[in-house]
Amino acid sequence: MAERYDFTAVEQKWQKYWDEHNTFVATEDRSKKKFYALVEFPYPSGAGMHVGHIKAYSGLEVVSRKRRLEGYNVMFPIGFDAYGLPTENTAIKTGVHPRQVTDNNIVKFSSQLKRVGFSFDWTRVVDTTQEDYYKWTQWIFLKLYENGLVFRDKTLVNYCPSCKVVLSNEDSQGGKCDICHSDIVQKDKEVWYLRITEYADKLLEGLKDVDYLPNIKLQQENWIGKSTGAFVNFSLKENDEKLRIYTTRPDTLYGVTFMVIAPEHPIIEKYRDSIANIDALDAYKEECAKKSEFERTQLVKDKTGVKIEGLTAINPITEKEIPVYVADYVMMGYGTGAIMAVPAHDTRDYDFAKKFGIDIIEVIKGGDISKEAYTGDGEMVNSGVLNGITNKKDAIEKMLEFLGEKGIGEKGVQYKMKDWAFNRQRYWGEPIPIVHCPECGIVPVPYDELPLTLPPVDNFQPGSDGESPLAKIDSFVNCKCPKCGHDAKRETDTMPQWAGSSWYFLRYCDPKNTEALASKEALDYWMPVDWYNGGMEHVTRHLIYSRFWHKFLYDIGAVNTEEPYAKRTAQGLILGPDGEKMSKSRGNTIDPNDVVDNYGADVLRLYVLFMGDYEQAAPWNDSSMKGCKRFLDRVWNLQDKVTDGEGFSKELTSLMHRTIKKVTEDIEAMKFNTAIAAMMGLLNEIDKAGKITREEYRALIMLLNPFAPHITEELYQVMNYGGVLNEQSWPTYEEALCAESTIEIAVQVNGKIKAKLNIPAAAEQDEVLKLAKADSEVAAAIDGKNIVKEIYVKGRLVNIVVK
RNA sequence: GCGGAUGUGGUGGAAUUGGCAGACACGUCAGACUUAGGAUCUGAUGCCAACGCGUGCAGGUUCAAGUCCUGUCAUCCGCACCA
Repeated sequence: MAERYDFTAVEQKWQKYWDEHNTFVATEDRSKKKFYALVEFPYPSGAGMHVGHIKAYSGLEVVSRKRRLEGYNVMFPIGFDAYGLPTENTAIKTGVHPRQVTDNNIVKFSSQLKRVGFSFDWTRVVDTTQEDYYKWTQWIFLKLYENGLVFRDKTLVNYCPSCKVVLSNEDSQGGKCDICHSDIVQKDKEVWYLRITEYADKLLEGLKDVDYLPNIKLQQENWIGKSTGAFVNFSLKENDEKLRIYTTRPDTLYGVTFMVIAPEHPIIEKYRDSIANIDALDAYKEECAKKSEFERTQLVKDKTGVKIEGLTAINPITEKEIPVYVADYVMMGYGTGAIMAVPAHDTRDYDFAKKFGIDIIEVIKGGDISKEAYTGDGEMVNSGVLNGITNKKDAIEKMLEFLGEKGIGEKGVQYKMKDWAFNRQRYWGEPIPIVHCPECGIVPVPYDELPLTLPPVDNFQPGSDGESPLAKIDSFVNCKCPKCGHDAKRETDTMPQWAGSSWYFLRYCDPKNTEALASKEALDYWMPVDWYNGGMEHVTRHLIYSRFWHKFLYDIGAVNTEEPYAKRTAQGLILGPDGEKMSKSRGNTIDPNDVVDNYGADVLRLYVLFMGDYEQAAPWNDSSMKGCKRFLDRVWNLQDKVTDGEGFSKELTSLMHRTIKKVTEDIEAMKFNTAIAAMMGLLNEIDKAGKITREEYRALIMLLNPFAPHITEELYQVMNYGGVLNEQSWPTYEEALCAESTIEIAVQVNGKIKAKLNIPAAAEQDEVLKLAKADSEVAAAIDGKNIVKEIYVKGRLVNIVVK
């Protein structure tokens, strides 16, 4: 009898072996075919690893191990995205420096990752908070600056009064701070922006050439939110001002009966002296500013607004005078902050017009505008030159032409995506390498002074007005202007957490390079990433930011591929045993360490892949995991059934070849659950047969290896196959042997199953039908009836239709 | 409101893309071995006493529908007054 499997000892033994033998270190042998597998590097939080991390990494872990056995030079790196607020908050709370907190957490994470036996290349670890790393983050920033993609603007920003930081739109969705969930307020602030909108079209176009899951592409497209329409200039009656608007429906221009501008629209300030009800407008503006973005978007139904007394617009087509309103359903941040309102064909304008008693003019036939706005297509009416056109596209085109001739408008494109607010008033981030000089203005830090290091501080409490803690460090702030030598001050804001993760995949290619972010040779060989897997929550922000940086680096010749990731997939969440999202507050979290202690790393790895479709969310279930434990134990105990004599029957051999085929294909399709199920099914049949040859056993062990590497390496050694498993080759199957010689088919009469039939797989229709009709049940069912139709689906079923 | 996804036994989930619904696993029941069983092994297990009925619900197409079409309900996740 085989000894009982001691998973703790065996797992430690092989982890040590892999470590000592550099088993998973990617080689620099560039004659070999490469495979670059990337998983999202973790934020090293104090809570340690989560089972979600295990699932996220296990997918490409299996693919990577398989690829190595297939002869690829695999790079499967790991690192730490270590800048960020939680660490800083821990530091504030405990008084331990963020550097120390980060280092402790990284040590903790590393040992946890190693315990699971992931085949990461530990020689390439990157840590975004190390000087030799963020030097290049700053370098990219300076390059962006040099190329006009960094600008400074004073605008209303999302400000979190609790965290005391300015947040991007992405970090403050729903009007709540992404970190502490407090309500966001709008605040005037001078901030740094990256001109990501400049790359909007390239980011959209690039999606055509990459292999991302369709819903990931869709989310990115929606995020970028390209729309085509027209800019139209409306004249004002009282002065020479042009009120410029953006519309996607220039075809409805004849139906414009009023205009609406955002409360923050500059025209109000400009003409405040000629506005009779300026007090009312000021009051309204203040009221709007107090509303959080959340409130502002919740009260969708109830439109508010104030008519401007003293500014009247002129519809450039009809030349009729129309009123101008201020209302907060128009946003300053999209388009021009002003709209032409077509109440007959836009539900928002309709609601507003009804409430304020404004004219509603139908210009598209098909609805009943006395009841509601009609947003469908139809024949143009009341529309001068457009009358009679029934096609929206034609109407738009005609109107654009008309606007062009009259010089009052032109075709335009807008994006929902906004420029990237690129600074935080926090300590634990990359310093922005900029100097403010009273003489020269904004001056970039020279490249040879990089990295601009984060000064050591004891107090990282943010300033009361949202200033960075760095502002309090005189030795950091005070400097000489690199350009004129005059006394100057450093920028004290730091970069957002997205910065470090926007290029880490490049650094993995050449992590120790001191001359460049990575050598050209390394990038030529490794890039692009062949397969990137991560969470669905990162497919817009992180994925778009990093694609933006990469495309920029491509444009300045720093990298050699237009797109960073050839393929992107996403895993589903692991839910708590109660089916709810895992969270500390719900108390339904599972600690991977406990699982490794009690069941072993192989069981943990196997279970997170077996629990359901990889891309789908699935609840954790302890007892279900035991099935995986049993399976591995049974594979171990199969040793006792190894025979020197005859092995598998013909049928079982066929099943094994089919299993090899299935596992091989399922891994590529991320159908890990069915791959494991197939191996379980094979084991069940082997157990029934009660015997297995050494070679057959070897194939099973190889097949299982990517999923459960420790037990399979051990078995390989125990069985004396020679060498170590990870230096062997992935098992192959013979297509001819996959075919079964006899198969069972169903016999239906009028679609109802009457019998099952075992027939030779090669049997032809006539033969099968003859056999089918010979069955007593079938014969009874068709007796005395007319056979209308006979269908034979090869290898599946027979259906006899009778009347 | 818009967009996306999902809905299958007591549970997690499978189903050559229109061809035997429920693979695999959990759980449950029975048996074996045991001082013992929360270990292991063997067998049974969609529902119904049965004719039969069964993939959220109602229709439709088809010899044949979990899969296609039309409508509808529910849940989850994004986005949200985007002009």
